[in-house]
Amino acid sequence: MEDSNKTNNTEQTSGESKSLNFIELIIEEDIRTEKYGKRVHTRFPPEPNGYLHIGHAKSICLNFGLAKKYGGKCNLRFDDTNPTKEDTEYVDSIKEDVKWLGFNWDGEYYASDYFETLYEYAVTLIKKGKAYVCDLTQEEIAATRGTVTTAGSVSPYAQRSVDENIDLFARMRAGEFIDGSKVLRARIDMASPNMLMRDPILYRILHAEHHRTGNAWCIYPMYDFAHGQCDSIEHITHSICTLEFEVHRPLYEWFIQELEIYAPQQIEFARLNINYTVMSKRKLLSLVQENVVNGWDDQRMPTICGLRRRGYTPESLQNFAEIISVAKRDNVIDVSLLEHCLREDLNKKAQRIMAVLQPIKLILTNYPEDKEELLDAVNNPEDATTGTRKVPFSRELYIDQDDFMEIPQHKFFRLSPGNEVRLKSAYIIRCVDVIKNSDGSIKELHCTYDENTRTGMPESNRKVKGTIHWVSAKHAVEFEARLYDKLFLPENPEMVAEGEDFRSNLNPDSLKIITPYAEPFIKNIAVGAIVQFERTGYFCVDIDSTPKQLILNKTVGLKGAWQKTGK
RNA sequence: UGUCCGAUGGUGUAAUUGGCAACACGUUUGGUUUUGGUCCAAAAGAGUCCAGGUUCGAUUCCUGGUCGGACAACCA
Repeated sequence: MEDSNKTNNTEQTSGESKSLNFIELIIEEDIRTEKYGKRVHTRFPPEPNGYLHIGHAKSICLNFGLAKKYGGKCNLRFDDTNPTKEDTEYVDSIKEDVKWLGFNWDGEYYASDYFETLYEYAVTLIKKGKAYVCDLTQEEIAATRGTVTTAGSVSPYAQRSVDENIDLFARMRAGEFIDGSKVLRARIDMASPNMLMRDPILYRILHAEHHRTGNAWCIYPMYDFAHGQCDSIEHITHSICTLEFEVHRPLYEWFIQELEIYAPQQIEFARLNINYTVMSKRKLLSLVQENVVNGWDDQRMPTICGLRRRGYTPESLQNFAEIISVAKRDNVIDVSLLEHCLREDLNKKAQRIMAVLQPIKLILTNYPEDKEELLDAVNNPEDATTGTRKVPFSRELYIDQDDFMEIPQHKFFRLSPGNEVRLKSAYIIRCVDVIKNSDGSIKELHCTYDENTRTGMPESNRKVKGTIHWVSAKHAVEFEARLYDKLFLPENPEMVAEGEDFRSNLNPDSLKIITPYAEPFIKNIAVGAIVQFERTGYFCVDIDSTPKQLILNKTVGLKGAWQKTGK
């Protein structure tokens, strides 16, 4: 519009310039023109009828992030207009998740706080002749709404007088009518090409107890009649929502205009999709209800509580939201990007320890029977301030099956008969014998160690192709590891054959439970803490852990380029 | 069939007034490394949905298509 004084759509931050997303562009323009003074006030408006997922995390980061960036405010508002589906359990979980993600809201509000005001708005509309009480049944209303290509027909009740409507609406509130017998509708245009404008329902009768207002009301506003006005009441400047509400915008604007109240600006963005998972509340709920997963916080769920339990950090999620940015086109984000953000954060923070997932016994035949050593191991090579720890070493060890090949394939750098390998933070060893069980499987490996190659000794600098992790058998701590994989096999779980649904795409191997061995240090780790098992991946201590049984979730594997093929 | 919205490497997001299509993930290659991790370096990969038009010049502006998504709950 304006052709002068255009804002540059990049920002200068410490020498680097970063592109602004389309919402920031709008906001900066609004600040420049002082459309709302220089105010920026957003809000995150969930319905407390379920648990938040990573799609909500995108919205939370967006709304709170914008407020922070522009020195504005962000409210948390619960859109609790349907008492039959909502509960304080969800209110509490939502608040916990938002806080955990790292955000503090300015105002905590509920649509139900505004029920009286909303009622008055409805009365205002009635008085202007813009709303009427309709006695049509649900089926009749649906039948007379028309279709996307044909107009609907006007309700026979549309011409009731203002006085009659006022009286009827008051009696609806007073509880004189049973559920479903009457509704309040806006009088707009039954022929509108926008279905939402065909005399939409404003209020319905619901003799249901509300989790906050109790039995004070037996009529409740529809979402469409509440949402925009709530934003207006809170003087929200930018009402950011997902694309499917684009069609609702004309209706919200109609209410605002007829009511002559403060007008926020609605901006729609494309919701988040990630491959190999589903993101709809309804589908996630069905996974919970059908016990496909173990609750909303199952470690495989894309819910915020599920990700938290899996070992995701708030920082990694915030960074993810930042990187995927926001736009209006439909998108499917590669799950590898999410995992990258996680690893990037965990790599800096995670304590390293050694654990052997699939053990093979390894005996150092030239190491004294009763000898034990405490070796120094680096806690985190990315953070020198974390220092070192002691790891016990002895004659009998465990190493991982993957680190041994009797007949090494090309480019296999680990242990094989006759070859040397380095035991991390310990000695260089050579495999001299493979002892087998009667069925041909490997019973144990016999190796010799070079006593002059302990880490720190001059001889330890000798070049060896591979370094592997290990655990002293005598000191090994057994624990339970829950190995998680993607919940669905195909990239798009919605892609199914005729007659099937997304459940047919479930990955039967999304959870494997094993009992590996770890170095004793694992006993020092608190519930929720995340560690890196050297060369394997990140794991976090699950809340199911007991003093007797340590349980760790596999958060995400290390990147690992080399894969053993076959077998 | 109606209305609205969208379309840029495999994925996501950029490209200032119309001026060499950039960044990240992923992939591949090389280097460093007592994690086949991290880190460092490099490469491949799009000519911007299509067809016209305006222009010296179009991802950007115009016209017409195509494809994808949303909308017909007394859900949000």
